[in-house]
Amino acid sequence: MLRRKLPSPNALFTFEVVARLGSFSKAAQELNVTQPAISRAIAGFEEHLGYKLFIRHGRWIQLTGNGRRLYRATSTAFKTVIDALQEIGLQEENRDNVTISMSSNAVNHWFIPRLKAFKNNFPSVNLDFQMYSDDGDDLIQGIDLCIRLSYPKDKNLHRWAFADERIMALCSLGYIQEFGTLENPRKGRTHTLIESENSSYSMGEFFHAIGQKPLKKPKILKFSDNSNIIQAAIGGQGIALAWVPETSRLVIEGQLVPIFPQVVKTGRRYHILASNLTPMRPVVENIRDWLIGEMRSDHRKVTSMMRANAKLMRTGVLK
Amino acid sequence: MLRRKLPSPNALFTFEVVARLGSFSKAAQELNVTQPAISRAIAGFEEHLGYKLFIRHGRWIQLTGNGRRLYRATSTAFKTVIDALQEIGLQEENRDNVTISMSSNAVNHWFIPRLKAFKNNFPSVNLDFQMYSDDGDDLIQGIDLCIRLSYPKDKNLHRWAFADERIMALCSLGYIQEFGTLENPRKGRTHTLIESENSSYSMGEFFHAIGQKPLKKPKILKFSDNSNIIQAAIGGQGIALAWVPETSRLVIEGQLVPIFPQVVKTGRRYHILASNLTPMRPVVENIRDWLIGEMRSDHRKVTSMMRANAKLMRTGVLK
DNA sequence: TATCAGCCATTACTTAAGGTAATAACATGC
DNA sequence: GCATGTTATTACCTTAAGTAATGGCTGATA
Repeated sequence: MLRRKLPSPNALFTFEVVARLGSFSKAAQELNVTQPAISRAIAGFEEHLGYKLFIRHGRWIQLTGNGRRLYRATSTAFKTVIDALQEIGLQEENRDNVTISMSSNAVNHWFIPRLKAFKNNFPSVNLDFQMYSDDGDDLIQGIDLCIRLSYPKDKNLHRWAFADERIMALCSLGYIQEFGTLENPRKGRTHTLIESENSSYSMGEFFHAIGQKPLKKPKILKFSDNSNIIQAAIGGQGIALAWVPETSRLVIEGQLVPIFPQVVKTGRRYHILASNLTPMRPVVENIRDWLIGEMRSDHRKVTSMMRANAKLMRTGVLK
Repeated sequence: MLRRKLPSPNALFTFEVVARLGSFSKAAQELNVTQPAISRAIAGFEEHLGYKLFIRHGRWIQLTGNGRRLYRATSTAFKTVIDALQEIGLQEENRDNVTISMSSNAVNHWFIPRLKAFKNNFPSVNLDFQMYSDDGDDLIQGIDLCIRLSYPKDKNLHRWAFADERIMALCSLGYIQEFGTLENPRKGRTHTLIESENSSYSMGEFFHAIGQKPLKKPKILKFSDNSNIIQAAIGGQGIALAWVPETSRLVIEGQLVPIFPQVVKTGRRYHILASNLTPMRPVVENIRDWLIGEMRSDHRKVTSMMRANAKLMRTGVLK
């Protein structure tokens, strides 16, 4: 550890400037201190080392052989760090935007609640959300990270596992109070299923997966825009299927409750994708890691919450 | 200047330890401070830089991409300095003695008066004086620096000009008061010339050089050991020829005075010699430089003193 | 699920490392 | 000999950097 070999944190900086300028007084000017401060710092350094770094001759100083050797090493070392700082600084300056492509719902319901934490960790990042295109496997040029379902390994892509596709059936608490659960519906009340015109997973599949018979003659409420589905469910209009991470905050906050305790894994997996045709910037790597960490954390919370809800339902609190 | 790019002199040291250990708390232990000190130092560093070096995740930290880059540069830089310090330290440990060969008179009358200043500049050097051998041009093995007259470039030697051979005629003030000057001798008093049996420059040559007729029938006092010559002159026994640097301190102190204002350059030059068969240690280089500087300084002082004495003699003070 | 352990972040307070002002000492140039 | 400019030293001052106490967050465990 270098610090232990120096008498003070300032020693090397002071020494380098003195050695480079050949004058205590000039070094003092450059370091914005007075000349006695330099004199004492160098004297302390030499005492600590046990050998002289400079020969003094009246008003002149000259590096000793040891001083020259140390100066060469220090000069090289400092240049290494300065170059790195400059390189990083340039890269930071050129890093105005990070573009992330994910579904609008995921942005609204998963990402936006985390923006504060995101900005805390990445204060200088400007996020640019782009709607992802389901059509092709090629990333749209200029997108740093794309989060979507992914299957076989696509060409020219990095892939990092992000989340299993887990789906649950949700409705509002008010809905349950008004219509009862699926197992104990209120008499004379018919359940409403909120469906999506373009969803890749149907209510039927869900019921089958959880081992339940489908509802007989439910009312159907259908939307083409997925964002309406969650809003409708929040509004007590019916029961909707939802991607767990998209709605985890709503569940945690109690705006939506699972009508079944089961979470269905479709077997598909969301991945974070990035093109491997261009070097990945460090900041993008960091965001990726942060996203994965947040998802892991979120999963645990939701799992806890689901367990708690199941227990409550078993004890009759939500009957 | 690296220091200007950092928020504090400690920033890089703190960062390096944290990055290496992956923990603020462990870094605090290694640096002998408390964990909040590290926390604040790193936060200040990141604020100064404008980007994060670490991602925090509850109790865990991880270097960002920028942090990894800076850490690689810093680690390399610190290793450069540590290696240099170790190399220098090892060399210092192996540097018990510096051996200098010069005449006994020069040691007594030139070097020893400067030992305090020497030790000030070279606190860890142990000096070992060796009588030089006039016989051969080969340096005796194990001598770092040899100071003597030197002519054609000898083989296997470095040579640095040290001093012109300048000779002057000296006696004590008491002698002059008792015997008068050479131009105005006291009546009935015969001047005594102190000569060396093995000197390479005679009184006759001296008188000739300064354009004076030799003394008629002077008394002669002869010694085989040059150290006796100067002592005899100091003791008021006569007039001696002396190598200027050997006696400069005595002249400056007033123990000897020049009986002629002239200083004769013999055309020969003293050099500092060192073998070029082995690498020269930095400390030896530094001593050489110091010796040359001291000789230059001494020359000026003696020149001033000689001018002063000449003026005094012209005004009759030393008649 | 609650609790525990361990680490990072923040606040309030303390102090000594490192600064300055004044001045002495030294070397060079004129 | 004096002026100039630099380093070295002493006495004194102040704030940067430390600590103590405690809150917040995450992962592990019972």
